[in-house]
Order: sequence, then C-alpha cells, then structure tokens
Amino acid sequence: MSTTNSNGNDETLLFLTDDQLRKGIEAMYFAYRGFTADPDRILGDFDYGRAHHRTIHFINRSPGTTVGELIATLGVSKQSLNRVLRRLMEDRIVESRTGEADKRTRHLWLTDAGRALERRLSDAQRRRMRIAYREAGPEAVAGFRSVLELLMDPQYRSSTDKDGQ
Amino acid sequence: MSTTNSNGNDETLLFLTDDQLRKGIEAMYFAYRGFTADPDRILGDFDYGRAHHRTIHFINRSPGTTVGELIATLGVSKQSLNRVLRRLMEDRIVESRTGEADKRTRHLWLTDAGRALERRLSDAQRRRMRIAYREAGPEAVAGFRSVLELLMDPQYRSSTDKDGQ
DNA sequence: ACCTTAATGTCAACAAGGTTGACTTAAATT
DNA sequence: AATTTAAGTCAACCTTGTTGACATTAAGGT
Repeated sequence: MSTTNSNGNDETLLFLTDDQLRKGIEAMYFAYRGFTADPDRILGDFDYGRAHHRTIHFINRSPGTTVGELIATLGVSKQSLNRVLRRLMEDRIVESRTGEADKRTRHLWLTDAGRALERRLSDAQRRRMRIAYREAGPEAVAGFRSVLELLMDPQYRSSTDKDGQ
Repeated sequence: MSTTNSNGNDETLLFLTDDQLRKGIEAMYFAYRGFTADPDRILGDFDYGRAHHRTIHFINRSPGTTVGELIATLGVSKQSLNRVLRRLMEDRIVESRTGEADKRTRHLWLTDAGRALERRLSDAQRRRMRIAYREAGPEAVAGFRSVLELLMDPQYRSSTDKDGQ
C-alpha cells in the first residue's frame, strides 16, 4: 500500500468499469476548469483570454519560435493566431524579429513586460499544482503524469516529456 | 516504472521544481485536448459543440436534474444554458417535465435518442481513458485521480468522488 | 388576500475565439 | 523565370460565453 496516499486502494482497486471511467472523465473536466480558473482571473484584468495565455506560454517556453511552429503547436489557424498575436504585439507583450537564415519567417519573443505577465500567470497555476502535488505525494504525481501522457495524442507526447519523467 | 512500482517512496524523485510544475501544466493542456478530441469529432456530425456534450453528460448522470442545478454544475449563465437546452429539446435529445413538488422547476431527462448519443460520445471518451488506464496501471490511475481531485475547486470534489474511490 | 421572492424562459446586444476563403507580399526553392 | 512557402490581412460566419431587461408562473411570508 502507499503510505502517503490517502486513497490508495492499489491492487484491490477495481477499475476499468464504466463507472470508474465516468468518474475519471468528470474529474478531468472539473480539474481542468479549476486548473485554468486562477489565470483566467488575471487575464480578465488585461482583457485577454486563454488564447493569449497559451500563446504567451509557448513563446516563453520556446523563445524565438516562429509563427508557423506556434500554429502547429496550438493547433489553430493562421488567422486565429494572427489576431491574438497582433494584439499582443500592439501591447508590447510579444515582439517579432525577421529570421536571419530564412527572412520569410518571424521569430517571436516575450518583452520584459511579457515575461512579467507570463510569470504572474504561471505563478498562479504553479501554486495550485504545487499544492496538489504536495498533498498527493510523489507516487501519485508520477501516476498523474503517466496517465496524462497517455491521454494525449501521440505526436504531442515527446515534446512535453520525452522519457516518462 | 509505474506498473511494477509497489512502494517506491522515491526520494530520488525531485519534483516541485518550476520545470517539473511547468511540465505538469503543459501535460494538462495537451491531455485535455486529446481527451476532448474524439467526442469533438462526433459532435461535429450533429453540429453540436462541447456545451451540448457537457449538458448531455450531466443530464445523463443525474436524470431529472433541474435547470437551476445544471446551471450551478456547469457554471454558466441561464441564458447560455437555455440556448443549448432549447436546441437539444427541439432535436428530441432532451425532454423536460414540470416538477411535482415545485411546479416552477423543470426536470430534465434524456430521450432514447439522447441516451444513444450520450453512449456514442462517452464510448469514445472511455475508450481513450481505458487505454491510458490499462497502460499506466492501477497505481498510476489512483495517483492520477488523487491529483485531479486536488486540482479542482473544493466545492466540486465530493460530487465526483467523495471518499476517494 | 397581497406582496415578494424564486425558477424559468426569452429577446437583444455584445465579445472572444474559433473557422474558411481569397488575396498580397516577400523570400526561398527549383 | 516560375513556383512554392511563410506570413499577414480582410471578410464573413459560427459557437458559446456574457449582461441587461422583462414576462410568466408558482411558492412563501405577513
């Protein structure tokens, strides 16, 4: 049995019943909603939405990424991203520089203000995740991550987590 | 790894670093996207969106639930739910009956067609979850569920999973 | 009985954030 | 030189969320 886990039924755990799976499905829904609630409040102050958040997040994670890469990562159309990106550039959150090797491309970077906003947003999200991780314990976290990886479409797995941890 | 690990209170597992947390945040994003991808395709055939899916899901889970309860569960405005609900009733997916105890209320039920659609949608979602659960193993599933519970806003925890399993 | 409150429904206006289609520009590739 | 690619833009449209205002009906308190 797991020593730190409050609800570990381990081997006796009957899972894969429809009801178990239904609970997992609902848990995903409510957890995702909780998980986005904190940044949503901050974004509201700026009149930004989740689309802006995701854009800021991935530019921060991969500074200098191109518009095309971002479109592929986010899975949205060029026009949709462009609308968000234009506003972020007007607001001096993101800046773009013409590529050196390929001058058709635009490479994207967060400005100082952009990095500050990113910090604020991810601090809020990390805080919630840190609390959940602490209470659940390391074993639960490993399990959480494993299942999440397996729920993704395969092409997105390695980019976040190559070797399972 | 996760399936064979009966006890490891892995002290070696360094988590709670910003990078670990960032990976968890991204994993939530990609997993949630994968998790909704299958029903999204089915819904497209009916010109329904996720709002319709959620509505169908919660009426199925709590047959006879009222409009007000549904508004609270889904966290949307009355007008927003009403638009979705009206369409589902026109399409004979959902039906409403006036409450007996309180005749102001409307109790909601899925029709036969509604139950069939619900099945189709949740089958797709369960399939993905079942595969992930199988590959990850029971311990990982328990951890997954624990962390998800802790990511939710507290008021939603007991409704899905009161005593941990 | 009367007034207030509650549950629901509806109309209108609006915004975010998706979509597709069509077209332009500049640069790279063939 | 011709074609393809990366990006940007304009326009039209859809879904799903919001708020405000108002109507209906039923319940409850005085």
